[in-house]
Amino acid sequence: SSSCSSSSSSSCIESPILAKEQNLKPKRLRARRKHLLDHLPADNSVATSPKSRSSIYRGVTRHRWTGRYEAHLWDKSTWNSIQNKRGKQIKINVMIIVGAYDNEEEAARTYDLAALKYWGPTTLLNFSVETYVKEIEEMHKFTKEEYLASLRRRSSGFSRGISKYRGVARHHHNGRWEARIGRVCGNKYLYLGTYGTEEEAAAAYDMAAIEYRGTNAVTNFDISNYADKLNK
DNA sequence: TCGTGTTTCGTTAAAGGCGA
DNA sequence: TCGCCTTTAACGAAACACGA
Repeated sequence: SSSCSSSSSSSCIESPILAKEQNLKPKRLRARRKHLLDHLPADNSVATSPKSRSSIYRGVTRHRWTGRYEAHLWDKSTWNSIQNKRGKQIKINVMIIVGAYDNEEEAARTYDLAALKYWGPTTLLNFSVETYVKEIEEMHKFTKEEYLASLRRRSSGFSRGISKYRGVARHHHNGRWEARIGRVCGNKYLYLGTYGTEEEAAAAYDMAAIEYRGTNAVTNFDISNYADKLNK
């Protein structure tokens, strides 16, 4: 189906009930979907009761569509300023994804280790602090960022971004740089070609992003670099 | 009402497959 | 072998839930 040709796996879930909701406004749709999913039968492995959580462990969330577990940590020292609906400026914590796992307990252990590094042994953990004596010794050798990176590397989900540029990847056959952009031309993934250098591929991505998403598109290089081409 | 933690979903990278 | 397309799953951020 065309909905499944896009990258979003969520659109591939076959549910006649949810399919009916496609005419609703996004916010309403989300609320409705949540309501429906929350009230699926108890024997459904994916569903949770309205008040239950997706995992029994702290800092661990099960991805509804993929079934994998993600470990999340909030960095209280890195604040993000945003504006709320009334124009008042509010601050939110920055959420850090520590890793993605097939195993719930492994995700919980990873959350604990990250929490120990960030907030110390007094913080609330999933397992007792005695469980991590070895790891606590080990983590002193690293900065927060370094330790987090090592946890991510250990996760089964770690693999992203050989290229430092957005929209650029190594071609699996010839090793050339391939440029692509998603969700354009009627929800399809658009192939932009292969290039000898990362920079060329990155520029191709930028041009496509500007063309399809306008001047507010996120680009690899400054948008002014493309002013001449855009004028044409 | 606010702050913190959880959930959901859109976007993107990687990899596989197929045809020229 | 190369170019192109599709699928899968990770990443990132916004929205939401809930307790203080």
